[in-house]
Amino acid sequence: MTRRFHGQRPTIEDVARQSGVSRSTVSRVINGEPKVRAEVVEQVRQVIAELGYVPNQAARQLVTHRTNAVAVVADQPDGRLFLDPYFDRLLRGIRRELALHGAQAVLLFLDEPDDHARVADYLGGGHVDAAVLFSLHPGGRLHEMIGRLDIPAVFGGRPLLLDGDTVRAHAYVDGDNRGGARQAVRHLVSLGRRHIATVTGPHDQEHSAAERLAGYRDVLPDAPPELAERADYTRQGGTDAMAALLDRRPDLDAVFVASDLMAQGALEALRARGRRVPEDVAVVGFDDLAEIAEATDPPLTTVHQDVGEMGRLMARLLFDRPADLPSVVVPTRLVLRASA
Amino acid sequence: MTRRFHGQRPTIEDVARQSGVSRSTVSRVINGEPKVRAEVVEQVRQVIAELGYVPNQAARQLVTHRTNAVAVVADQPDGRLFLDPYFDRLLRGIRRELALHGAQAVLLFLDEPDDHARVADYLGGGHVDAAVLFSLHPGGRLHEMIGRLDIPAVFGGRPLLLDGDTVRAHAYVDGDNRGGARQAVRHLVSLGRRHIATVTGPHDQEHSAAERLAGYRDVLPDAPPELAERADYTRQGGTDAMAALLDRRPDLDAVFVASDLMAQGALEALRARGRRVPEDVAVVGFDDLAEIAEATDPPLTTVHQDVGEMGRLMARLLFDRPADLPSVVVPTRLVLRASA
DNA sequence: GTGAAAGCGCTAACAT
DNA sequence: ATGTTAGCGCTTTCAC
Repeated sequence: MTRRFHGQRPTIEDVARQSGVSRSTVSRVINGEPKVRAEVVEQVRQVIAELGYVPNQAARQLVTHRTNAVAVVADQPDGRLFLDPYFDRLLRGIRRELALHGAQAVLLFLDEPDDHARVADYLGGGHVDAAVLFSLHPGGRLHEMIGRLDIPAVFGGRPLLLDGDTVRAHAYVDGDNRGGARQAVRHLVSLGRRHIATVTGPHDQEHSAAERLAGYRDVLPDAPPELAERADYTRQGGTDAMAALLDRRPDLDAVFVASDLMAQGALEALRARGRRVPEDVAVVGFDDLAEIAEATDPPLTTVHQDVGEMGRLMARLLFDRPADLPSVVVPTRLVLRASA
Repeated sequence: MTRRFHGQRPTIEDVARQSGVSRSTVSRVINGEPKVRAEVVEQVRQVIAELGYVPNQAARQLVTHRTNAVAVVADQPDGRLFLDPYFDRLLRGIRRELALHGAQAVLLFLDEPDDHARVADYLGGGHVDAAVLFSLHPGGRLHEMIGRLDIPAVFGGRPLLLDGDTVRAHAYVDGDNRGGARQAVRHLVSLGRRHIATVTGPHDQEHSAAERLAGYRDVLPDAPPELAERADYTRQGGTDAMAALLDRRPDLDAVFVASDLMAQGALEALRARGRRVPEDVAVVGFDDLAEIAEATDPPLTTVHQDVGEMGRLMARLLFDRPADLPSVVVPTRLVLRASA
């Protein structure tokens, strides 16, 4: 940068001189330490206001080793993460919790190749006290990077790593994908459905998708493979997968779709084929994104995750991480609407 | 925060000792100063890598007064801004330009009341060199806040303020809303349309909406008021406004809709009334968001803004602001598709 | 081309 | 309750 950005601001020394006390006393006033005479506090505050003094964070940070800022790093190959209402809520939870601790959340993005080095420098350079990390690159560079930086970090969503050991190294917060899937499928069973299919996420790439499929299999260990169709967590993927399932098994009478977005697509495929929901085919989704689940026709019975709470937990783990419980899995519950 | 976050990291002193040179030399290597012997450079680099040394930004910042970080502050009352593909692209442009200058973009959100004080502290505390600001609160608190902090700032979108003078105080980058609207309406005129209506944004609240309406009036100064219907930049608003226009003026044969999202809604209203587009009614939108404009039926003729370029410009203004041109208006162009 | 020394603005013992 | 002192880790003259 060409310009000198910050003008000549007053320092703590200026305040001290103006108020006729020492730097230490001013520092005490600023940091709200008790042992200062009330009238001195008043006097110093006055001068601070007059001078428009603002403490230099760099100087403070140099000695305290603290910034009161926490980075939220999003490893997004494209705009996906950013446009995801799920992420929006997660971020809100994180910010809320950090605010409770007086910390500022700063969001960093990682999409171009050279972003990596810069973000690593930023994270390692002491700009922040800790980091919350979201990665859409399973086994990706983010995990590797954070391993070398020694700042406290927690992952949003269980990191799916090739190296099994490394998983342990990082704390994470995730929803109970497997348990939630079980709830969903058990519900369909309890409804008396006999041929329960599933539209899965990319279970070879995403941990959540693998777990949701595992939950389905937990309940239906004998379900034939042709009742499962893999999609990619997109709406169109849901439509295509549902169509494929109907082709293969016209007799199916229920489907567990591993995300609300895909379920929305699946409903379209069902309508296109003239199947009534839930009369002919019962549908259960996953995520409980209000924008989707309440807006579909019929409204979606789906597995709810308290995403805001997950965000809050991530932030909390940064502050007091229980020694023996580095990661947390948040429970889910089934929300009954009209689709099943 | 309870824990000491940063462990004992190597300092420049450690690197110096290990490599048998002075701190100064190490500093020179780090900062890529030319006057260091190549073999020394090599040697020092080696040690830095071994030790995993990362410069302490606080210390550096204390002397250089620079952070190489720029804040992007989004004043979003709810999730709106965050979920906006427009904003996504803007942010990309900003990040790209900042990266060119070796600066890191950090995104801050402002939605809860107490966020304000914390963000102000963050911005004023020297964590960043400058700030790019987006506000959905016209005349809002963000403008006021930034006025007191003396860091360079540029606004995304012309700030709409009650106090006319304050507008001058802040640089901004905006699209040529008025000019773009003129292009759109002139195109409809050139098509031979006689009764050209317009669906406007909330022109009493948003500068862009007011300008787009002004552009319409520039071309059609004599258009009767009943040919203009105000909406709120939402899709549903576009549908309702279009319906209202058709009720009032069944003879309209063209409409300039002040955003693609509203135009999408308008197309639905037209279809519902059995009007063919463009045969019966020609439609022109504004923004050229590919997700929308290319996906509608028929695809939308619309006013294109180079949003990425706008983002890049904002960042650039931070670095070298021309003394006499504090703000920039980016030209638009009409993209012809099938709707007009 | 490289080193020595000063100092950025602040906090944190340690005195008093 | 307040002042003195010593750094925090880095860049930057200024010598050599």
